Amino acid sequence: MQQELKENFGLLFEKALLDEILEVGTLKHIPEGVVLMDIGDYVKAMPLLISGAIKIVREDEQGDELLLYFVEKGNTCAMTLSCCLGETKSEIRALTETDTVLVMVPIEKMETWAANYKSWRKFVFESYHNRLNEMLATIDNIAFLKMDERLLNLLKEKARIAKDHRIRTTHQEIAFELHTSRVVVSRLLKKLENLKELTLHRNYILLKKK
Amino acid sequence: MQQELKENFGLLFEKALLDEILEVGTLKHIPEGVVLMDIGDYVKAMPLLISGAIKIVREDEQGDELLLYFVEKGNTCAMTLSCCLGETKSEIRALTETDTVLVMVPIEKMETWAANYKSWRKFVFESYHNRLNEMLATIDNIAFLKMDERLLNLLKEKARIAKDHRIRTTHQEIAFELHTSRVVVSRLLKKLENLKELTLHRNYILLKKK
DNA sequence: ACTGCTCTGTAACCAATGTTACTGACAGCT
DNA sequence: AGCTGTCAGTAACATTGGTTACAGAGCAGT
Repeated sequence: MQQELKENFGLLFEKALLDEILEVGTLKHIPEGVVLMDIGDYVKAMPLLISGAIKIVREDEQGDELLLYFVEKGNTCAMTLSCCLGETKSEIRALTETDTVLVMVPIEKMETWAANYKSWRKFVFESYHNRLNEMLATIDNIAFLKMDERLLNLLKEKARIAKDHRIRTTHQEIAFELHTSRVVVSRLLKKLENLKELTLHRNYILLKKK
Repeated sequence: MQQELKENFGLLFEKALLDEILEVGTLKHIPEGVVLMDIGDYVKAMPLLISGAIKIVREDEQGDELLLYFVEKGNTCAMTLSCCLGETKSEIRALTETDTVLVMVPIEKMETWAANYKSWRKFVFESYHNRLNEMLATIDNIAFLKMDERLLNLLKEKARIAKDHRIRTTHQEIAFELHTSRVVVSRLLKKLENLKELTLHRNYILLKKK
């Protein structure tokens, strides 16, 4: 665990803090598609991402879904932070988008670390900053872009995160993430294929590099 | 200023911190419709709201607008916070929705206060928490609701904030805030009037109490 | 009263997205 | 090969929201 922590958080945290994290943190390997936290859950630990990506999803009362953003290595989920500190229920669902390695830190430490380590405060504030900006980007996408642009953005993001232009997914999954219907996704994907942005296959989409 | 601070932040902050705020903060009265911060600005001071409300607005490259949320008394703008700490440019515009009283605090103090005062840390974290939740609510509105529901929600929010069922605004203004066109707003308002949710007048809308 | 400005109402039309329904393609299994 | 379930393609249609264009209402200034 020491190795992984140092590589990803060594530049962020001072030595003493890294030691404390090593002491109380637990390293976990989690496969793709596992729900780490669901809506209504109380949060007891905070994840520090070593590798992989976590997908953060919102759901309304009717069960309609919407992808908010992805969390990547060197980051943490500020929503979780937020829930920890407020001791409120989670408003969102977090699940692994790819295979993921992370260190879980019990939330009791958060307040003492915030008091004692400047680097921890910086990290927490930066996480919030990043998350707010991700939320802004999400709002921009939903409010200002048409569905075909949102679709293309999502595919590019997925390719970047998985480091693979071959995106393994179904039209239905994408439809959930964009909060639209499968038929609409199929229609727009076909349009994008005609525009030579990608090629369609069963269970995967091949994004053109450009 | 002491009076105002105590009333709105007295329960939040410990005595020593209140004293420090009194020392470096400046009290300001600002009329409705003033831009406090614009997109691209660097932020040098943080506002603590005593009374009134601030409207936070997003704009894309084409100049299309969208209302994000309102900040009310006892709160601060976490976006501003976020910008202060990151020393990045503002991504949003903040303007007074009503006449507003606030205390401006220079950002240099933020880091020392975060180190020395538990109540300040709590306040900052709670602000972030609130802002993230506002953003979530905004996303819910945009993503899951139809325009007529968004319109009605906006009107209710405006009435609540101004403490007045008589909402002084034009259809064009509402159109900007919801990122739609004036014609659409007029159309939907007329529909809501027929449904007895409100009555329409020149330069104001009277929302039914219920 | 006349002028000019802003705000609102409305019609007619268009574009984007959502819905329903049906079809065939493909993969896994026996 | 034949069966079954999932996935993708497509048509036809409905709804929502966006656009253009124009007319009239209200208000202020002269």
